[in-house]
Amino acid sequence: MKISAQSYYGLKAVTFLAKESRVFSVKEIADGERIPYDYLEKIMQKLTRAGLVTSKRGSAGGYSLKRPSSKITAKDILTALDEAILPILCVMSNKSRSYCIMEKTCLSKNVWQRMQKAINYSLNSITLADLVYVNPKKSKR
Amino acid sequence: MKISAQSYYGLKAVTFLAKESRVFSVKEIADGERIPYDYLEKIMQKLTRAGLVTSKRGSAGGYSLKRPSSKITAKDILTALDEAILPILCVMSNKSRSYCIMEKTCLSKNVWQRMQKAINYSLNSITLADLVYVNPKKSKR
DNA sequence: ATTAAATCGGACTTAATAAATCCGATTTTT
DNA sequence: AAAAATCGGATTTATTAAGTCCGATTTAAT
Repeated sequence: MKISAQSYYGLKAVTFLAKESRVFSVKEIADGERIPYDYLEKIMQKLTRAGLVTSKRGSAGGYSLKRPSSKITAKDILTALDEAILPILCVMSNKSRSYCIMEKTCLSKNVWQRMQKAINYSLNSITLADLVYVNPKKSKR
Repeated sequence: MKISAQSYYGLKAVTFLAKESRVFSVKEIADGERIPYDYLEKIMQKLTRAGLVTSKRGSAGGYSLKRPSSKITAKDILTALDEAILPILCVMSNKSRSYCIMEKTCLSKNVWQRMQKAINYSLNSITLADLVYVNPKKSKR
């Protein structure tokens, strides 16, 4: 199993935005979070299309969160970028890839389903606000 | 995110073994679960080295579970095959890949950690016995 | 008006690695 | 001795993610 760089970068970018509610250019984010500029550009566009951030074009343009950080979950970000959190043939809704013939009798499928549920539950419960307004005992920087 | 074919096949193979406690050849498993023979051979060897199945060489040889199916978890299988359930740089114990410089201040790291926990908890709670002796009424969810 | 600084979209290239295959050696049963 | 297995290492192939590039468009500031 593996988390894509897109999710990894994307979540970083979006928490960066969540720290201050203003417009940030891709350059600012890329520098701040050390993400390859061109790649991040693509990621931000994806997030825009998914309705999670808004873009402002032209000079002095950039990106900002579309909703308050408390209304955006980690799950929102990851599904926007990776489209399937757990792309296992028999669990996926999108059956684009080779379809499992044994689906009906497959015992191990239960594992993927339960795992899927656990992941969804976990990710749905984390908002960007949770990440940014972190427990102050830990650090105040 | 993605589950490797190895985990996918491996779990299938091992649930296959769990259904009957005798020795199965790779050929039997491969045919039964429709897994590429040569590839499955490798997977079984990995599981053997991990101490989850035992192999018997020579004619009439094959593989069987090393422990009772109630003592082997889905987590056991997946970690044996994929070595890291969630290979995210900042969460991985093995820092072989490019190391995250911002580890200390990284906010999004919390997501990966929580997710990791949720996955581990889920997978640890599923034994092969659970999968094989499935509740006939399917009321247990 | 012109220029500079952005996003946008699509095409392309590169790199990584998973997936699959192949082969010869060894072990064990019949 | 032959047949049926596992074993282990090397190799090949395929997939796709990751990253790059370029030209078009939009917008703000000078």
